[in-house]
Amino acid sequence: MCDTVLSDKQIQKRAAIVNAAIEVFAQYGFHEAKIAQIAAQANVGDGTIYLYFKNKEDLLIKVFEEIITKRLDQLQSLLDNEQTAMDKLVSFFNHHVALFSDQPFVARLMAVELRQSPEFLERYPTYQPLRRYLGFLETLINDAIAEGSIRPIDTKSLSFLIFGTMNFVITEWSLSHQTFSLNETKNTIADIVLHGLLPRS
Amino acid sequence: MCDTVLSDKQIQKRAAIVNAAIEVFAQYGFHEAKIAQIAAQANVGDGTIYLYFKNKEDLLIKVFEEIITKRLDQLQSLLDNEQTAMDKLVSFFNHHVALFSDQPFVARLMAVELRQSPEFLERYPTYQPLRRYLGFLETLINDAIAEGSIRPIDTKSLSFLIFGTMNFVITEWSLSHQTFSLNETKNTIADIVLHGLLPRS
DNA sequence: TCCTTTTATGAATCACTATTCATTTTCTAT
DNA sequence: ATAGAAAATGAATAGTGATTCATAAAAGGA
Repeated sequence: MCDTVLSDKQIQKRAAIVNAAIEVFAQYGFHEAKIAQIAAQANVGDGTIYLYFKNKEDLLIKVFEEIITKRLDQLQSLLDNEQTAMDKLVSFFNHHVALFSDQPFVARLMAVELRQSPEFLERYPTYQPLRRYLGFLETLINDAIAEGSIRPIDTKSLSFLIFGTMNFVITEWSLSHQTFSLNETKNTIADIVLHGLLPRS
Repeated sequence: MCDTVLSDKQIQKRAAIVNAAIEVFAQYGFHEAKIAQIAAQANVGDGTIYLYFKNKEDLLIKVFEEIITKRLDQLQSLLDNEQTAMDKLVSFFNHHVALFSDQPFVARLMAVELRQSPEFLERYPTYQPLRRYLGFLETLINDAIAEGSIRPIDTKSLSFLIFGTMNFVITEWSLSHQTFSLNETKNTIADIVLHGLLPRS
């Protein structure tokens, strides 16, 4: 059943499981999260989960995929409001941070929980949600270069710079219980990346 | 015994366990690494490990602490060769990357395995090896600002930028089986951080 | 050398929970 | 309404490997 078309009732049940999984994974982490607890939270039997997902790891991966896919679609449409490629790039950056500060558990999912999954680690280099995200960012960067808003620079390196920095900032922020201002940090970083570190003459 | 002064023979035995643990954790990851295998690799009985470490998690954490502490000391003395604060900062950056590319398992340990440990995650905000590392970087940044080599900027943000970017780059590099040039990426990133992204007039 | 204390051993335990599957409930079509 | 199919259930299973601890070896002192 796991792969066939689902009825409305089944779609709802699946969604209930996904939502329960998000909550429980977020609160307890992958290894401490018990299938029985997710099932209880979703109001389904333990076994039901296995009708919709191959196993616990599959559930974790699917949950993350759905979150990211949904977010990417949102981002894409948000960026349609922006005129220039540079505006889109800046907006992406801002929304990227906002996504995580609005939903810290997504940050934790990505920074911590996903890495508990051997399957995820194995597929890391081709893991679609991550690649789509990075690819999207690279496209924006290329456009901004073409437009002349930023100087020509290796696209991959810059995407690593942006994504990596924010990943770390978000991890620090999330694991240190939000003890500093994500927004101020974000702005300082944007300023450095745009203008550079060297004193201005 | 775990906390008392150790005889020479005990120091050797402990070191054998640490070395075995590094190898096995690096090869299999925390959860797949079996205590029995570490013990075999170290030529000690399974139970012996528990005379030197509280449990498997403690072993992981201690292993990482020892690697980082040793590395920080090395870094510190390497930087003594540099004259200006700015040179020290650049040198730190280069050595930081070199550490991970020389010993990819350390990268994996930090990016992946450590996060499997609830104790690590709990102590994250005050986890000494990490704080010392970041603190050291912040000191270098402050000195470079004082010296006038870089413009005044929030120190923490910049340390996040440097450390976070390289963390991500290293993770990508390590999990994607070293398919791009760490060195070129590093240089591009250094150039962006120093000069900024905007076109030069 | 012999006795005491310290250290090491590794087989057996034991707690754990993801997963299965025989049974029950719900749905669908006639 | 009813048979047969599909979906859901949750109690029982089963594999796990970290940790313990009774026993053995080694070290140290007299």
